[in-house]
Amino acid sequence: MDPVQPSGGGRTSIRAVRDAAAVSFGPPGILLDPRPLLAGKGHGATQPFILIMEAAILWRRHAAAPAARRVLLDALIDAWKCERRAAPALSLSLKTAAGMWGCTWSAASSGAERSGARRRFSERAVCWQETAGRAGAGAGAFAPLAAAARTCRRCTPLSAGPSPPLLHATGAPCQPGARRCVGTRTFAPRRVCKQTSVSVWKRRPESDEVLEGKWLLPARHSNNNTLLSIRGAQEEEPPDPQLMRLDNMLLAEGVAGPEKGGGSAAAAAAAAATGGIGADNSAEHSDYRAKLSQIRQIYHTELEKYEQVGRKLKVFLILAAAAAFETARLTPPPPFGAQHQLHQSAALIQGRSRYRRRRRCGINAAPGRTRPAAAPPPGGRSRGASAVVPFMIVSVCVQACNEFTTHVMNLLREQSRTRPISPKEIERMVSIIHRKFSSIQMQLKQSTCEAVMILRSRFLDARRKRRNFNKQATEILNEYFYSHLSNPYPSEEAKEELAKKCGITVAQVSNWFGNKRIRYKKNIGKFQEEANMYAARTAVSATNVSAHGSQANSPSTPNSAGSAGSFNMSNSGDLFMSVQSLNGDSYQGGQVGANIQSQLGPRPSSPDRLPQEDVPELGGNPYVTDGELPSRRRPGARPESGEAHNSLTSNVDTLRHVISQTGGYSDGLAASQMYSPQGINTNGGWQDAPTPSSVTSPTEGPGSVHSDTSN
DNA sequence: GCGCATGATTGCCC
DNA sequence: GGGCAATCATGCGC
Repeated sequence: MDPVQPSGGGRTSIRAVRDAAAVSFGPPGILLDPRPLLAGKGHGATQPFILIMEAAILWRRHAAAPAARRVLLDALIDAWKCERRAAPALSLSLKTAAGMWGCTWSAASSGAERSGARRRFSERAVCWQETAGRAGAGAGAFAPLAAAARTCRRCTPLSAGPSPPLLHATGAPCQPGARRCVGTRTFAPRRVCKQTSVSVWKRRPESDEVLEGKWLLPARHSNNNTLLSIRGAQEEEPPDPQLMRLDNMLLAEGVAGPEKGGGSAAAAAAAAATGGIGADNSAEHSDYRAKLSQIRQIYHTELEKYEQVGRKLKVFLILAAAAAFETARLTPPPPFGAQHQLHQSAALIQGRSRYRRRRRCGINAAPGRTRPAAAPPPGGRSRGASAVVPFMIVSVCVQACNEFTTHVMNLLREQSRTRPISPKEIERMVSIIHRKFSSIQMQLKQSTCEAVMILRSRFLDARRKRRNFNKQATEILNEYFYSHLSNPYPSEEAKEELAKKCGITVAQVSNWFGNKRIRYKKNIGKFQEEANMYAARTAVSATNVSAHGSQANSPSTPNSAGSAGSFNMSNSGDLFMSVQSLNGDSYQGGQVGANIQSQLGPRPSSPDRLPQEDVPELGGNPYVTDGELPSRRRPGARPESGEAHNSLTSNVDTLRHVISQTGGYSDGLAASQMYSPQGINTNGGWQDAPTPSSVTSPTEGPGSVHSDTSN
């Protein structure tokens, strides 16, 4: 998970800031990243994170449905637009999501989206940079996310308390109190589910099927209410969307619900989503599974504690209610003091505010009673530094709740001996305790989700898990690179083909070529040997093609079948090198080195950007041109039809003649820049050099197409 | 453990 | 919208 990382020397390193704030917490083996929580002070701070988790699950689920993913992306972008005004860091979350999805944001989107996203992310990066600069390392740098959490959550306010006005994508406020925004599209998950008929929401436990023992939330997730009819706030409140999301996520991740092989399914899904992580990473999978299993175990352990406490309290309350009913028939109304003790208990639960009000009103307080240490802090994790230790704080809260419940039960039991306790009182107490428990339960679920998502993001973090391409893939890429040395800018089609052959993504191909060009240009000497090797290989391949073409007279066999990873050299743009390599007379290492060197240079489109010392020496190379330098050929651009070639060796002519005679490559190899003098200009750029018309291929007509783009 | 290799990321450029 | 240059961060051989 690595959302924003400004690069470049001297710049503020957001990564460093965040890493400085990132600490490992929780049980051994589980890394609980506090960064999402550092975004804010309360539950709301994790809202974007949770929403993104939802999206991540859907994204993975729709791995085989590009259209669904597209819809998801659209909606995410809409969500971003909807919230960006008040949530400058939400884009960070989106990019984080992309990381969770096993792809980069760039790879996830494309075209205008990608461009726009990049631009927006850049803006956000600046925002973050400034924020970090002001706040320094630590939680302050994450303040923008807190704002995001409090704003339009897809027009479904999730944060407790009054929500600020929701904003449409246009920036106009939503309807007051609206739970859905009519001004923007519905948030992705629901849309995707609807449009793809794959509904994650349907998996929500309508009953207690999965979330067994969730008596804590009878009005929300279960019809199995306690014997005492728990009315009041819970029944009046609509289902908590956040809790629903958490449940869905836990189910989808295999944490809640039946055991799914210790998370192996999730791991497999994650691997499938990444595409690049395959069977050779079984060790990582096992590691992932182990940690996921650990999270699952902790989750269920904590949940079991809830259940135990709940069962105890439930049984007790049943008995208390029965006793109260019986006592009410037989005894007179209780003295006020006895009632007050219960009120005090309620005050303990509710932070004593009501109790204090009663004291101010002259109501007797129980003397000498101190606040039980077991009383959980209102607001749970929102208190202090404990917010960064999700599982730990939840565990503590569970224990506290347990003790507190015992305390309340003892108190009720004691009171029931001296006075009748009305069912209403019990009901009220139960309601209070339920609320307390449900908030802690939500914490548990939230923490579990966070732990799982962090685990997943780390597991899927391509950068962390960088693997060198296999040898075959590297050879294929190198083969292409050196065979198109004069213009090593593969077209989109070529990239796709290369990606397919290498088993990598197009983006990786682009990265590879980008890196290769730069590094090659920077250190030509180092690559000479490699260049020579591939040139020789290419030449052999071309010879084979030629021979094969002569025999079969088939132009459709440009691929050298015998060479693993061989590329379609019929379109090779720099075959002249190969030919030279075959020719012991004209091809010498130094000369080729000079050739190579001559073909490299700075970006022609901006020659002034390259320092002079980077300009390679050009002497001694017959292919070097020092003429006017056109701009670097843009990807996919075709060379001028009249592009000529430079001087040739007689061997080249011979070979070319042979190939030409086969008739197989009239618009392929022969028409390609077999003798391409495309070279390095004096500024070091890859470019086409003017070639005397005398050496232009006789078969090369005005419509000839550069081979580089036709692969 | 060190240094180099290398894939990925980022800001900027045109 | 793609590429360059700088940089990061991991892999890997020694």
